[in-house]
Amino acid sequence: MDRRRKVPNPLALVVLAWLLSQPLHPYELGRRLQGSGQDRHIKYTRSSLYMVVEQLARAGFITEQETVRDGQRPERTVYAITDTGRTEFYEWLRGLVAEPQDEYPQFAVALSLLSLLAPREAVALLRKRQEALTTKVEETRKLMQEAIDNGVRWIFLVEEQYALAMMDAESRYLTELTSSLTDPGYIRSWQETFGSIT
Amino acid sequence: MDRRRKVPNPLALVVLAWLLSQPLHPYELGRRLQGSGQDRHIKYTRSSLYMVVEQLARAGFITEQETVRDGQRPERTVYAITDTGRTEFYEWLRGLVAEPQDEYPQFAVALSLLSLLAPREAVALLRKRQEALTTKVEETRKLMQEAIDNGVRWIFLVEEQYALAMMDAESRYLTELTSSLTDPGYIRSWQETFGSIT
DNA sequence: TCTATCATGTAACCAGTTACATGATTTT
DNA sequence: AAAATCATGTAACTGGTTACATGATAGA
Repeated sequence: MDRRRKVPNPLALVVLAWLLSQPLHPYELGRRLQGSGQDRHIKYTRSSLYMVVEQLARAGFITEQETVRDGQRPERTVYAITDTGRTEFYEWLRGLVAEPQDEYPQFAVALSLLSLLAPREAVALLRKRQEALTTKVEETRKLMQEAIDNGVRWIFLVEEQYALAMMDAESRYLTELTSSLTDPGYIRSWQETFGSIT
Repeated sequence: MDRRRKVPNPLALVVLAWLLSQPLHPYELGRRLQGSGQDRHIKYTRSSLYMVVEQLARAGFITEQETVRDGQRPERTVYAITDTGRTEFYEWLRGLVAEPQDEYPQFAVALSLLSLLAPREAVALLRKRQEALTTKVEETRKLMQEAIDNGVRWIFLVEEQYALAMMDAESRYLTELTSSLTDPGYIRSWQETFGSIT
């Protein structure tokens, strides 16, 4: 059913998206990724960009269209999306929207080891996290407001809305969790179980 | 400030955690990871386990303690955590709890490209996702209930609680989003902007 | 004109995954 | 006793990151 993608790196998806409307060379792609703020939701470096472009070309999703040279600058190769590339893009996007992926947030691992920290310390650390989250939420809100003031339509901000919803939920969960951790019953049982170690 | 970890793979963190209480060989580590369900929140394969163990040894966080042979089975090398390994573990864990990491859920990327899908289709796909999420939520609930029935204490289920909270929040966000996408104003403006393309 | 920074890319290295190997035990 | 599966690991390949290179433009 779900054929594994030939080029699974999400960076490849956004490269295809940009090439949908016009051929571009890698460097320009990089500039647009940054300019559009998409690099906030993707792991992007120039090197990985060149790599991904190469992989896409090998897979036949894009083709080298021409090589231009501008003065004495290095040659830039311009790539265009192919028909199979277009198909791949839409299939992939639909899949990502419709099917939750298995992802592995590091915080879940940390939580699974939370019993190894003394309750007092755990609570202090979780509060610190909550503060950091609050800061990030404010930054995101500001970013969105500025975008809106500049006439950006909401559809181009859904990913930020989503991030906000997630951070908000995490924050509420943290409140609940710290409250459970300060329960005297838990503190006592922690001391009985782990108090001797360390 | 935040020294980059010598062995950044989260699998290394849980390996250190298990070795905290006793020396083990890689295969046994793998069994325990699976047995404890920790493999649900981490990317784990046998090969990556061997790799990580090797990296930890190179970094001095664990040491080869002895090599035992049991009949004609391959030799198993038993590893023990070192003092610097212990320090690394606690520092790392504290950091993960206190500082939100930058992570890159694929769904955020998909959302940032949502405008490329026709509103009707986008809504249909999002509804499908929501159903899938509901199923996962139910599975997790069941898992937790079974664990509790078997006497597992809540502290060993916090990571599942967290996952639940996140899935729940995502689901609520999806409701909001689909409702925005069915707004006639949006549908019209989409047709004006993208209706011509494909 | 010297220095800094931009523009553009390559190369070398390390991490992670997939595929393969092989004796031991269990099932039919 | 043949087939399946468990126990245990190695090897080969591919992806991704860090470090390096070098001419062009802009600022002091």
